[in-house]
Amino acid sequence: MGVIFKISSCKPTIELASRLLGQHLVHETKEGISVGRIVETEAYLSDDPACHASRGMTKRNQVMFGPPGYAYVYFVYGMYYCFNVVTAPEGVGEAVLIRALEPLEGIDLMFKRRPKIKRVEDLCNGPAKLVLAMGITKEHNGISLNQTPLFLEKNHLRKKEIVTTSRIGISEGIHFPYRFYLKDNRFISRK
DNA sequence: CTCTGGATTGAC
DNA sequence: TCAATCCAGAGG
Repeated sequence: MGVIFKISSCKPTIELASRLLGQHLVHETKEGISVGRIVETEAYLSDDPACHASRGMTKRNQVMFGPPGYAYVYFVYGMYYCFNVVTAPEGVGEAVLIRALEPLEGIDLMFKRRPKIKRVEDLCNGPAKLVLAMGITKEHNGISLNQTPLFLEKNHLRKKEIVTTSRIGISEGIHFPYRFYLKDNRFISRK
């Protein structure tokens, strides 16, 4: 097993969003291990209207206000969940949404968790898709990402360029350049 | 309590 | 282009 990628360094959320690119997300379950390389992220800042935490702490977003390095998993559109990494110091509600992964290990298990999917490219190329493929559930909301069973593993990013654009699927703060992805990577979400 | 819309996805 | 599906958050 590799070195854990810890978020405790307290770097700005924007910087962490790009630094998370290339890191591996690992989930160990009784069914087996699943690993995906992070290829697309989005930053959500405390003063940003699109951020769940921008209007203060609520029952749903409270883990965003906790210490960095924890998982914020929320329910959306009546049927999906999205996975975030809490990035700011305690008291500041910020996080990075993981939008896409390149499947690396446990690919058979990912297909098993997503029976209708035919192509590897479609397994984790969207925030709700990777949650399903990795076996992440609402029970993971609030857990530490610095330890098993769900954690980030350090990995060197190759020469691939990081592309910065505006975020997807929001109605406010649409112009902010808070979306990051690996150029030419075939596992990123639409657009 | 009621109402509205959502950090999405996949079918048509 | 749009339905599925249901809860969080805002307002009364």
